Amino acid sequence: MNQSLNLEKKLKKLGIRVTSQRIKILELMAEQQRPLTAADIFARLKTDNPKLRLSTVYRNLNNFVAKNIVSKIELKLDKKESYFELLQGEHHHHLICLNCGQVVPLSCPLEDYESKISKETNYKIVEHRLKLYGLCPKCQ
Amino acid sequence: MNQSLNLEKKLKKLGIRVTSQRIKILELMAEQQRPLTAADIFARLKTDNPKLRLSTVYRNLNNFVAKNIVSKIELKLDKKESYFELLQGEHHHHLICLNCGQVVPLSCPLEDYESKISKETNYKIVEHRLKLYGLCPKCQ
DNA sequence: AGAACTTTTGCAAATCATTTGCAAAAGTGT
DNA sequence: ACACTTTTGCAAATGATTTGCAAAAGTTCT
Ligand SMILES: [Mn+2]
Ligand SMILES: [Mn+2]
Ligand SMILES: [Zn+2]
Ligand SMILES: [Zn+2]
Repeated sequence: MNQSLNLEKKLKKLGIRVTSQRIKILELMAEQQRPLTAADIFARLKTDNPKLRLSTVYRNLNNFVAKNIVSKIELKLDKKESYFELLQGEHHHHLICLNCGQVVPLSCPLEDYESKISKETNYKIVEHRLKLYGLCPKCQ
Repeated sequence: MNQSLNLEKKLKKLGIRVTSQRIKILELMAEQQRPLTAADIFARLKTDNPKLRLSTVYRNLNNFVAKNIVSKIELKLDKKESYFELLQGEHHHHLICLNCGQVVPLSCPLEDYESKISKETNYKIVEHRLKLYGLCPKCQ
């Protein structure tokens, strides 16, 4: 309830309406501290709210991404399902186990590299994406 | 013709049959030194061979990826079309202009970072993906 | 070169993730 | 509670990629 109030404020600040669907999606993402797919979120929430639709989940996630409170990433090498995670804490990257899917957050090593590349290419660098893939201790 | 002979050998070495579709796809990828989508390749080749199908292009590209002579990458931030490029030269990454799509190859800065992360996490690192996004000199 | 055998292709339809149109329902300010 | 605007449910569409199957092409052996 404390949590919900927080989220309610967050949504109000963004200037979008406080709906139960939005609160539930954000609550779930906050409690599961890992990237989730729209289908993950939908599966989890539809048991409490059978009327919920996957399109509603997508619409809200896209909205959150546009409002910069959620980031959208392509996490898996083969599957092309998008993952979403709450933007909180520092900018970071991910290490993903190719076998079990476990995800470890990684600090960003690219500050200097970016400015070097910017000088070399005369591009204005706007953002970057980095993922490492491997086998976790249990899976190797 | 010299080129085709080379490619023919390449396919024979892989133990897959030499078909005109395969030769044409590889020729196109070699001449266009940039990542291409299946649709790019299809559009370009179907004028000479109207019977060619997109599914044939996909099947062959997937085959090449499995045989490790082509790499498949998700290049654009928003679009989820895959890009393919011939594996030749050094392992590298890409800098992509958000406006015009121009792609610049980047040398890999991650050797040391990978081993550091491997020690810290006890993961066995298998591979990584890095992309930078920005605006090229002309677009900024 | 021709026959026998195996792989690849053309073609159509399916699949998967995601988006969209529209009317009904819910949220917001007064 | 009212009027107004946004969001949702629902169904259907979309875009990229894959698949089943019969015909065509490539390969091997003679
Ligand atoms: Mn994360
Ligand atoms: Mn490249
Ligand atoms: Zn694992
Ligand atoms: Zn550009």
